[in-house]
Amino acid sequence: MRLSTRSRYGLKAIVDLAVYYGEGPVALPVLASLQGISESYLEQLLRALKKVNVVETVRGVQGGYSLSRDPSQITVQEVLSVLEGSTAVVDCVDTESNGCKNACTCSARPLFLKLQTKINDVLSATSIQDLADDYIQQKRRLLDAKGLS
Amino acid sequence: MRLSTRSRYGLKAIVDLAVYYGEGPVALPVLASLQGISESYLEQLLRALKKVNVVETVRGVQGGYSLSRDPSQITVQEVLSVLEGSTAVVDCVDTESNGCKNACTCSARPLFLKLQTKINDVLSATSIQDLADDYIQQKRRLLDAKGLS
DNA sequence: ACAAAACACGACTGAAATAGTAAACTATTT
DNA sequence: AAATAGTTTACTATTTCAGTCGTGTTTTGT
Repeated sequence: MRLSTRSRYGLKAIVDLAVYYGEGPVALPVLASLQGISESYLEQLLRALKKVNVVETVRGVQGGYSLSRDPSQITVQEVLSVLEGSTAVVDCVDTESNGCKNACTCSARPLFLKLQTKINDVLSATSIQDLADDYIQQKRRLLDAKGLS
Repeated sequence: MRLSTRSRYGLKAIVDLAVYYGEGPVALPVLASLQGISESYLEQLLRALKKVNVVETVRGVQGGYSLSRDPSQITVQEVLSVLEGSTAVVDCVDTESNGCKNACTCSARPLFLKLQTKINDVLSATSIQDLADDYIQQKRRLLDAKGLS
């Protein structure tokens, strides 16, 4: 049930990009240092997200990564599916794949279906914009608190 | 996000035990053959579930495994926590452990918290009895359908 | 008493996934 | 041309997963 670090780093990088959305590309070293991970590793994750058109890149000086679409048009579901391979808790409820032949006699399937539905609800109802908004607000609160003390 | 086979086999074995609840212990070879897995492997899973008092055992001839409590008093959450180690999607929202020091500045945390809440809702609201009931009903439907044809 | 049934425990293994690095590219701008 | 920055492939170490094996110990039927 655990989410890989791939997913965590990748998702957070996408939120970082959302914060700078509209201000031109952000260079890999900048993104990597925001999270304290190696450039090579993060690059690997962003590459996967580029393939499915979540991010786009500009090469050369002043180049970098940026979101391909408005952050409100990118769901967490989309990002995690790519990084995680699939967001299914068990293969037999994976809408992408072909299910399981014992499906109709599996005593746990009803549970898995319900669980998967709830998970997909959250993941597809949450956009990158949502996360970025929360994030910006939270940082503001922290700054305010510091200003008052 | 994937559930281990440990969890799937273990959970299904517990549902099997629920079906026989009140009729004395069920021997390991019987349980193992119900799912087509090795006795050694299933024994390992049941051992973990015995430690936390989900199943109890009787040794010797005519011995076997049975649920320690009424199936309505055992939640899926309880079973999966043991088999999976934890049902947390990320360490930082694991109620058992001590969280993450970057919690207040993590852009993905609000999402993880919401997701975890929904997952725990499902897992702790579902009892083994619920699964067993569905399972028995489903088998009945299959038999009826056969009878009519 | 003793053999058979049945659970108990720990060690072990092979394969796969995860996490991450390194190096040698190619493209773009100045 | 030089510097910047993304691209690609290959590689490796570690951990997790799935599963087996062997050797116990307990109980019961005869």
